[in-house]
Amino acid sequence: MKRRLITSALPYVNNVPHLGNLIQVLSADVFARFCRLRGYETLYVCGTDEYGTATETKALEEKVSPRELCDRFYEIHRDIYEWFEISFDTFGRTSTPEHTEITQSIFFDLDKNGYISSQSIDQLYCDTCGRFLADRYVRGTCPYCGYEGARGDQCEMCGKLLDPMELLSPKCISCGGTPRPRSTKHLYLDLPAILPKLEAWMKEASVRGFWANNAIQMTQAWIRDGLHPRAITRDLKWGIPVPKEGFKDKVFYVWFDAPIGYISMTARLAKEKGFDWKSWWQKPDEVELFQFIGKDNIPFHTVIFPSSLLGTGKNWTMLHHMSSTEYLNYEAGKFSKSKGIGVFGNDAMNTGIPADIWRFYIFWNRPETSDYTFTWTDFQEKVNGELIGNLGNLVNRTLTFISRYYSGIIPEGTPDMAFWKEVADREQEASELLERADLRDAFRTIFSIADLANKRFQYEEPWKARIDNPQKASSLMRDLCYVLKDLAIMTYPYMPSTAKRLASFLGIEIGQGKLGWADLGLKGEFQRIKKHEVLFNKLEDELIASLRVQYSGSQKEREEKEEQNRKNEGKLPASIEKNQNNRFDQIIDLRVARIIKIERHPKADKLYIETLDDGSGSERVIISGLVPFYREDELLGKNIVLVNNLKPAKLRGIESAGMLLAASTKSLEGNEIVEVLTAPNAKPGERVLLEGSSIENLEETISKENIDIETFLTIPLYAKDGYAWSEGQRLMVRGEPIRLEKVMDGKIG
RNA sequence: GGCGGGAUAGCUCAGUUGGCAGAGCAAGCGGCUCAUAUCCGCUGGGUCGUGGGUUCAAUCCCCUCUCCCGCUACCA
Repeated sequence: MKRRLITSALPYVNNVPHLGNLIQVLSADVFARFCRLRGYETLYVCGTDEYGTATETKALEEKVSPRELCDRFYEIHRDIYEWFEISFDTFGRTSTPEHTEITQSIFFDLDKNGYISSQSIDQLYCDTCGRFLADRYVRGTCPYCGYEGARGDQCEMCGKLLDPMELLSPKCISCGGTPRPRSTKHLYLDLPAILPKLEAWMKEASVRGFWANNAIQMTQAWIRDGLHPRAITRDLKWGIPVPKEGFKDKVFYVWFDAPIGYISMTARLAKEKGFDWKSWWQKPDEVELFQFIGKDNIPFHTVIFPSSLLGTGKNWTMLHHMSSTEYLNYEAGKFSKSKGIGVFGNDAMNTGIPADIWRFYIFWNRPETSDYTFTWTDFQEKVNGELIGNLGNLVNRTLTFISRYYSGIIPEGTPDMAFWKEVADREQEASELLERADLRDAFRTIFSIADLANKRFQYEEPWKARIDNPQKASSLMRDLCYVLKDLAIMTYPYMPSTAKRLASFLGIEIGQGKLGWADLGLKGEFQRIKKHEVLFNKLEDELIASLRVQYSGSQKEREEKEEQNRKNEGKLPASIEKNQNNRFDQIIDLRVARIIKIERHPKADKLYIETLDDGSGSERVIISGLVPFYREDELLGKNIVLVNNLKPAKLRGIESAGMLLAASTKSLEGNEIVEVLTAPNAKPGERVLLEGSSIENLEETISKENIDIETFLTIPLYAKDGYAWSEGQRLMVRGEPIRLEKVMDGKIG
C-alpha cells in the first residue's frame, strides 16, 4: 500500500479565496481524510504562494514591506481554511529559507544538465535603486493626455495602455530617479529540450494516474502546439535570488518557484517533526502524488513543473493522479475578485451557515466534468432537500423513534441480509470512487444509502409494525442504527463536524485509533442512544433572499437583471427597442474622420497604421487589419467612420486610438469580403447618428468615458440592403444614410 | 481569427466497448404520518443545438454550420 502525498493548488497570497478557489483545498481535504480513515499513511501539503510582482506592487502601494503584507494575508487564508476545517498536515508559505534552498538546488541541477539558456531584452533601469523596473514601478507624463502621474502600464487619467518606454520624463516610483532603457539578460528553462522526457513520462502517467479528462486534453494541446523556452527570472526584489554569476540581482519568476512550494513546505514540516522530506518527494516507488487544482492551473502541473523535475535528473516523486476541476460560476456570471462578485471565504463565515453545509454543497455539485453554477436558490434546494430532507431526516426519525418507543435502547433483532447486500454494494462503489478521487459521485452514492434506508423505513412502517409485528420493527431499527454508523464514517471526510456529532449520538467515535473505513458493515455493538438532536436547521426563504441581495453583483447588474425579468414577462417590446436606442446613444460616439496618412505596420502582415484628421485639430493614429482587403492608395483620403470613444489598445506594440467601422460578409465561394464604411460628403469630426436622433439631446447624453471593446461589441451593428443599421435604425451623417456598395448584408465591426 | 470546453426535461446536471434517453429539483395526482410541512408511490414533460455522413442501429463515431463560455491573437 503506497503512501499518499496530497497537494492542493497554492492560493496566491494577496487574494481572499472565494468558493470557486476553495474547491481545490476542500477536495484535497476530503481525499486526505478518506485516505487516513482507510489506513493510508497520508501527507496533505498546502500553503500560500507569496512571491512576485503583484505582491511587491501591492505592498508598495500600501507602504508596507512585502513580508508584512504576506504575513497579514497569510493569517487571513489560514483563518478561512481553519473555519472550513481543512485538515492540512502543513499549511506553509513560499517565503521560507527551505523554499529558497530547494528552488535553488533544482535550478543548479537544471543548469548543470544544460537546460538553462539566456537571452537579452530591453527594459527601464533605475540607476539610483540599481534595478530594472516592472511596468507598474514607473510613472511619468502620459504622451497622449499629458497627465503627469501615468503608470508605466496604463494612464489612469485617459485610460490609454502604455509601454513604460513611451512615458515622457519617466520616474522610478520608489526613489523618484530617472530610469533609462537598458538591456537585461534573463534565464530561460529549455522546455523543448526536456520535451522527450516529458512526453514519455506523461504518456504513461496520465493513464496510470487516471488523470481528469480536461488535464489530458489540455496537456496534449500544449505539447502539440509546441513548447518554447520560458523565462524563469525577473528583475524584482521580492523573490528567490538567482544563484548564478551575472544574475545575482534577479529573482526567480513565480511560476518557477511556486510549485516547488509543495516540496519546500514538506521540508519545513520535516524539520519540525524530524523526518526527511525526501522520504516523500524522492520515493516514487513508495509514494503516490495526488494533486488537486482548477483547470486554469493544468499546464503548470502537467508540463512545466514535471519538466523542471525531470530536467534535474533526480528521482522525484512525480504526479500520479491529477484531479483538475472545471469552474464554479456564480448566479448569472463568474466569481470575480476584482469585481467583488460572488461568495468569498469570509462571506461564508459571516452568513452564520455552518461550514459543513457549505462543504456539502460544494461536493454535491463539484464541477468535475463541466462548469457548475452556484445560485442561492439551488443552494437552498439542495441543502433542504438532500442534506436535511434525506440524511438529516433519516437520522432524526430513526433516533427519535428509538428514544420514544424503545426508551433509547437499541433493540435486538436479526439483520435483513438482502438490505445489507445492497448497502454493502453501495459502500463498495463509494469506496472505489473515492480511491479515484471521484468525490462527487462517491458523495452521491453515500447519500443513496441514506435514501435506501429512508425507503425501507417507509416501506416497513415500524410505527404500525411495533404493535403488529414487534420483531420486525426491532430488527429494522437495529439495522438502521448500523446504517447510521456507516453513514457517520463515510460522511466524515466530507462533513467532519456533522459526522462526529452523528457518531456521538450513537456513542461511538471516528478517526485515527477509532472507527474507520474497515468498520463499515455490521460490525461493533450498540447499547443505547446517548442523545440526539437535529443535525441542521433548514435554510429559510427569508435568509436566502437576504443573502442573495447582500451578495449580488453591482448595482448596475441588478438593474440589468430586472430588465431581463421584464423582458421575460414579455411586456412592451416597443419600449425595449427604445431602450436599446438610448443605449446606443449613450454608449457609442461615432465620428467621421479622414485618412491623411497610411503605412504598413512594421511588425505585422495584416495591419495598417492610419493617421487621421478627426476634426479635433490634432492627429490621431489607429490600426486596422485591412491589408488583405485594401491597398494603401484605396484608403488614403477616404472619410471613414471612427469609433471615437473606444479605449485605446496596443496591436503588435503600436497603440490604436479607436477603430474604424467596416462591414464584412462571405462571398458565395466562401471568401471574405470587407468594406470600410465611408461618408464621402461629410467633414471630419461630424457625428454619425441613428436615424431619428437629434443632435441636441445626444450631446447631453453621450458618455465622456472611453468604453472597452467588450462594451462596444454588445451594441449590434449590421449591414442590410446596402445601408448600415443598428436595432432597426440606419446610421446617418448630415441627414443622409451611410451607404455600402460591396457588402449589402453582413456584420459590422 | 486560433485553441479548448459546452449545447440533453421548466431548472441544475448525469449518460463510452453505438442498442427503444436518465437523476434530482420544480409541476400535477395519490398514500403514509415515526420524523425538521418531511417521507413513499405514480404521472406529465425532451425531433439529445443545425444539416449531412458511416452503420442493421447514432445523444454517443466523422464532417458542416449556428449559438454560448474560457483563454488567446497581426479584432479594435
